[in-house]
Amino acid sequence: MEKLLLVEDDSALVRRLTEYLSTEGFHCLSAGGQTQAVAAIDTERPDLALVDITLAEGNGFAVCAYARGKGVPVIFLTASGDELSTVTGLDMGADDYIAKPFRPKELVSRIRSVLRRTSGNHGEITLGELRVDTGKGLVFRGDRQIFLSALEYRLFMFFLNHRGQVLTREQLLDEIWDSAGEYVSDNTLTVYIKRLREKLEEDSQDPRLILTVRGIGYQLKE
Amino acid sequence: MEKLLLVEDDSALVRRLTEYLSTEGFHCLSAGGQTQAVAAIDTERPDLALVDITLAEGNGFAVCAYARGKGVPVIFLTASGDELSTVTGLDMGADDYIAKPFRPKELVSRIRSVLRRTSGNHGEITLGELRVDTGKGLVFRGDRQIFLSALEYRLFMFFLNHRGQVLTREQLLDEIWDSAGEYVSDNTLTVYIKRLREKLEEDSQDPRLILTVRGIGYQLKE
DNA sequence: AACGCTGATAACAAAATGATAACAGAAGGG
DNA sequence: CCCTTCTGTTATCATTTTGTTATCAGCGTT
Repeated sequence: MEKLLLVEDDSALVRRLTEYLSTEGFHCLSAGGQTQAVAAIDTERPDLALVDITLAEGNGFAVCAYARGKGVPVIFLTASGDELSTVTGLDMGADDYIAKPFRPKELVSRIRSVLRRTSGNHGEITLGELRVDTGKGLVFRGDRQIFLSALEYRLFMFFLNHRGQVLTREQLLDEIWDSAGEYVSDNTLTVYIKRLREKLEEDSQDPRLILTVRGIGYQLKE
Repeated sequence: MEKLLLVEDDSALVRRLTEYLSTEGFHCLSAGGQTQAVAAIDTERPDLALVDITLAEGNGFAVCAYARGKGVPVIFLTASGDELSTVTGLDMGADDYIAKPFRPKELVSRIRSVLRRTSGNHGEITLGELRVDTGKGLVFRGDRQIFLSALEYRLFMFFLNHRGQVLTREQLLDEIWDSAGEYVSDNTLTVYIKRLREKLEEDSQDPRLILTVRGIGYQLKE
């Protein structure tokens, strides 16, 4: 499980983020100021730091520089309209930034994106005879590579990050297709499930991996 | 059925939203100002509050803070371009926000998403040899999974949330079937009870789990 | 014991849901 | 520009769920 460090002094926000991010499968630490943040980067070696630039104690940029020095990727949290900060933030080497207010879903998507980009060969998930190299974005069955399209991969990753959980069709549509507020046909999901099954299942007629939960959605077998 | 509180002083909008949201299976209350809103949060305990920040009477942020204090999640309705408000809104602990004008479908999607996130009874209930993972939405007896249909699951969850309580047939029919104001035959409940017993009971002929309380209704044994 | 009431059961019809195949436009590479 | 792949749609089909009806069984009362 990826370890995130929240560098943020608004404790209410920290609490909510921690809660939400843990449901998304992350492990969260927090630091309220620069001193704590630096200590946490050293001792905890997080996979990613989320840094609020408007820290009361210390300076977000300094934290960012330190984290980068230690090879920890950074996403900046900025107050919206605070353009100077975002520019400087990216110049400082932040891997991404997100303006408040952000939708939690969007934050998660950015986090995953940065982790994918930076974590190199970090993770490898095995599921039966399937093997997923989350760093490189490759999927294998045995030693034969399986080629998934971008959306197929995204959908499959969402299942992987929620193994065992019954995911509603709505939730999946939201997650994979509703990023831009565009709505796609309900059947699109059905079709993608079929395509995934055809590529991933032993026998797509008799799915053992992605199970249908009628009236609700689908579930990736653990 | 989830109870939503609309805190909005544009009565035409309230009317349209109420109408639309009820077709989507929500129950709507409304409050035109801060005073009403606070009262409604106390007395009605809604599952979610939709708060317009540009209230004439009172202040949307105050309502939000109060709601959060009572554990009621909040979605902000903001006039578009009203950036300052949205920033402060999320800092205040709103769970999401949506800018006017919004598409009703998008609103519903946000509502569902927040409800999913917050109502996360990510717990596990054990009842004799039955085990229910309410987070994942799965039911097991021993280590064998039991597959319930959507309505069967809903009915069972209602029993679980009211363990030991004698529930009248009327109450159950209301809760599970009367979401759209459609009435179903009285016997429908009886049939569903039978189906649940067949799937959940050791011996459905001799129910130990879901007991019949003759003349009144049913009761889930604790 | 006979009746009436309530709930149980079985069998059935209808509606909803998901699976599938075939297709068309979009995007991208050469 | 052509070709391929990706993406999303429509139409059709199969299955399961859902709700009804009809009949049956048990209990309490008279």
